[in-house]
Amino acid sequence: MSISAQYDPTQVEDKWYQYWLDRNFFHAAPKTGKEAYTLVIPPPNVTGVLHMGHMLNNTIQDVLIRKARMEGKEACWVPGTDHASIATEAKVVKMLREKGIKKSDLSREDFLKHAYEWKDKYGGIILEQLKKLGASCDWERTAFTMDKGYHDAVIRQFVDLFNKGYIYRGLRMVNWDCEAMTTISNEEVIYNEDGEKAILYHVKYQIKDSNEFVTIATQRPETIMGDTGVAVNPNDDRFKHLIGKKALVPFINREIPIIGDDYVELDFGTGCLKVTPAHDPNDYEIGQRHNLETIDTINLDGTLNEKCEIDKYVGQDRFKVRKMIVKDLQEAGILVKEEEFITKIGRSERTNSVVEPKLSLQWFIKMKEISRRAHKVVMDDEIQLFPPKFKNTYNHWMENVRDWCISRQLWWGQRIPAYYYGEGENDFVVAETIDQAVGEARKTTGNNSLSANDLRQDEDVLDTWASSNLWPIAVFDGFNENCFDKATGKIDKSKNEELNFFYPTNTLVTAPEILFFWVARMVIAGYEYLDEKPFENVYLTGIVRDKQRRKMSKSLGNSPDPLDLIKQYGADGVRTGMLFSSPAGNDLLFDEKLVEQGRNFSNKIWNAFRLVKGWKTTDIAQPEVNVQAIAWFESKLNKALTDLEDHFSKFRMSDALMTAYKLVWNDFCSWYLEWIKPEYGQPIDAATQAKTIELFEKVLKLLHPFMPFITEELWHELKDRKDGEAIIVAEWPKAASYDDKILKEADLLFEITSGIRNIRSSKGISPKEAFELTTNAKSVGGIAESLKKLANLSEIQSGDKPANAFSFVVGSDEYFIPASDNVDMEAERQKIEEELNYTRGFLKSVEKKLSNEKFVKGAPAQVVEMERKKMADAEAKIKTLEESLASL
RNA sequence: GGGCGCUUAGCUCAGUUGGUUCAGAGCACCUCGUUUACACCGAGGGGGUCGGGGGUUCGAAUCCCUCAGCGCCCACCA
Repeated sequence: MSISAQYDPTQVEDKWYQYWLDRNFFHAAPKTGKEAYTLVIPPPNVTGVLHMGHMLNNTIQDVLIRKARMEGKEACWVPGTDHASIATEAKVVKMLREKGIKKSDLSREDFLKHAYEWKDKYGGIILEQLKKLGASCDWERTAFTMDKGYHDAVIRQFVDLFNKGYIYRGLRMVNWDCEAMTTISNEEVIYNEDGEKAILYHVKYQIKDSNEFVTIATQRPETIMGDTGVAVNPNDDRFKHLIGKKALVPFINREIPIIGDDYVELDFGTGCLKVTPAHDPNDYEIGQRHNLETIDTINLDGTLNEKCEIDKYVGQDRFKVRKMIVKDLQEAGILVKEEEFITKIGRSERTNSVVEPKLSLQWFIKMKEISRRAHKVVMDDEIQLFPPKFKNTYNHWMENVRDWCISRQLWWGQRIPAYYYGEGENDFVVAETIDQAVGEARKTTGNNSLSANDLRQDEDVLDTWASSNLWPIAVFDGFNENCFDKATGKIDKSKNEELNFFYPTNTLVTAPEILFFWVARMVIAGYEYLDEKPFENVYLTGIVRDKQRRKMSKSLGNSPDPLDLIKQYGADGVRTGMLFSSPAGNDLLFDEKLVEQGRNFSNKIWNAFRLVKGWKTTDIAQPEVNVQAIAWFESKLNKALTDLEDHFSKFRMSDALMTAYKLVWNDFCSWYLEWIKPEYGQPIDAATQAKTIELFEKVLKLLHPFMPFITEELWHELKDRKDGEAIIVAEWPKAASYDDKILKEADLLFEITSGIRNIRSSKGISPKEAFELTTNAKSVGGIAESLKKLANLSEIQSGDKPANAFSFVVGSDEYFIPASDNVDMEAERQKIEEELNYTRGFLKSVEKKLSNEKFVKGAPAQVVEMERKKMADAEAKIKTLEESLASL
């Protein structure tokens, strides 16, 4: 027959993916009497393209879901994408800028139109790419965090949390871009890595009612008029006597308190810090701690306002004022020193202007109370993290949980459902719709003539995580009106068939860096709304890095294109390549060689198939050797399955794959197939052939979750199948008990075989040349025929050493192989003496242990017994070797 | 600065409660081999005083102390 000697994945992968889709194998629906197994994909950003991190993450999920499906569970893997407000808006803004369109020139509606266009164009790409990888997602369930239903769920959550008193408005520092006149996210603030030169100005502030001065150091003298305090370290002997006194702000002579705060470093600057809560995040926190006033002296465009109290500065840009005030300070004789130093200055990615920290009103969620149960369940292992070391990290974060700022000054996202009816800070109502808001507003104000036109919705949108925290619930429409009770703020699962069946999900596979942003918040939401965890386990993958441990990144150009890899090595090859070296939580050092290894593995399986398929059968009786081989491989397979299940239960995916890999390559191909293989051109007995195909099927099944394509292909090649009788839905092989005796016996067989091959190799005897084996062993009987076949022996005789022979020892038995030429006696003697020496040394150490009374008394009986056996074995071996030496 | 973790063969990593098979696996490497499924292969082989030092113990890769190096998360110096 002419099957290609090399497996070509490109020929089969698309075919089988379509086959699975056509038969709807990926779709899951609630079924009575069936156990659900649910995964929700960590939704990739709509803007994203598939990178190596996705490949790893989704391969793991696909392995889990395929295994569950084969185990007969109703396996549901929900795919989808995240609107990713910050990242997406930034990309859309950039795209528009390249077209010459400024965001500030667009209305909110027009901007969103552009954003949706972008989403429609690029949003689906990544999911399409996952199909190439073989991801068996239930595509009918594809979700998006800004779908209508999802959007409503997010708004409902906001209203609910607000009504429950968890949401409040508070002040927070944001990054303000004075040129673009907008807030920008932390991600959009660029710091020059090496820092920039700046000047630290040392300025004297007079102490009230004295001639003393305190000298502060500042980088931003233009903010002096916003000072509301001077801070020193309470442990600083130089200044601690000043605490409690008042200082006077230069020029305007406002009295400000001198306070003690640990934040102040003793050895930086002058050890005295001016505190300007309105213009520095740290100062703001100090201000909070000490109830300092906040005076905002800078306008949105970066110019100073009248609060600075000095007319000539008002209306001037902050950097111009800096120059002016430095001169003024100098002239007043209170500028003591100008000191250069290196610092990091944040600049806007959009305009390159220096970012101005600005206080603004933001929305927050109180976290302490609401996160309590989410903290506890992980500590109690009700939700298990893999690897478990992340429990510590989780604990630390939850213990120090801070309130969560959920508003973002963006347009792309779920708009905050707060509606203002007046100018006051608290003149707002929160409601799901504008109509409801009107009702609420009328109630609150008592003004029944209020209409929608009188209400102004909050301009901000919600943080992305404030929507994705509902992912495991919202993808099953858990917030629809039938099952979500607004009065109690709880979801009644029994009123939502899908949620009831699929929730809680089983395993969440995600990256450790979003353990808090996302994972913890889903746990919180799960308990808040369902009193139930969102998932049983969390599998935290590592970061995919290159060989040099650098993160894969576009700018470094060190990330291979996943689709190219799939083209080159096949999806199965890429999947196995990624899993070969990625224990949970460990970074994956990606090397194309791994994928090559995966490809080679595919090819190995392919060729095993070619061999088996190529045999003609005959009705001769089944040789005993084959019976033995089959019994051995069945035991081996069951042992491997047992190991595999153990690895799966601990989420050791690499180890599970390696177990399968070694079973196939070493046990099935190298031993089993060689063991039963008929002479060239000869047929095989029908019983062995049938059994081998059966064993091959089992092997394919346990490989299927890792390598879905080649296994499906061979499954159909191996036998004629009815339509829909596919391996993807075949029954997962159950681990049965195995016979240790059979395995041990085979180990002896293999060891002797290796001994013979070793001598062949070192003495240059061709594997094709059959010869007689002589041995002084008593028990070769049972495996004699198998040994003859595997080691290519013409005969096995028992007896003493023949005249001219090479020898080797297994256990305490010696085996002899006839030498055609005269044996180099000296070399043989040396070899035996070396082994003898080693064994004697080994015996000595064992004897020493056994003669130690403390050991014999202290160690468990089993251990002592073991040592005794070691001693006996070593003694027997020494005897054999000594005799052998004597006979030379 | 605060917290967590890591250091075992050239590389990537296993090594459960100290004691069978405790010094392992895969890859890489070396030798031989175009043998009849596969050179994307086969057979064989070499390679580590378990980061350094100290301690506990009959016994330590495993427990404790200490030193050194590395990584991650959080907060970042006016």
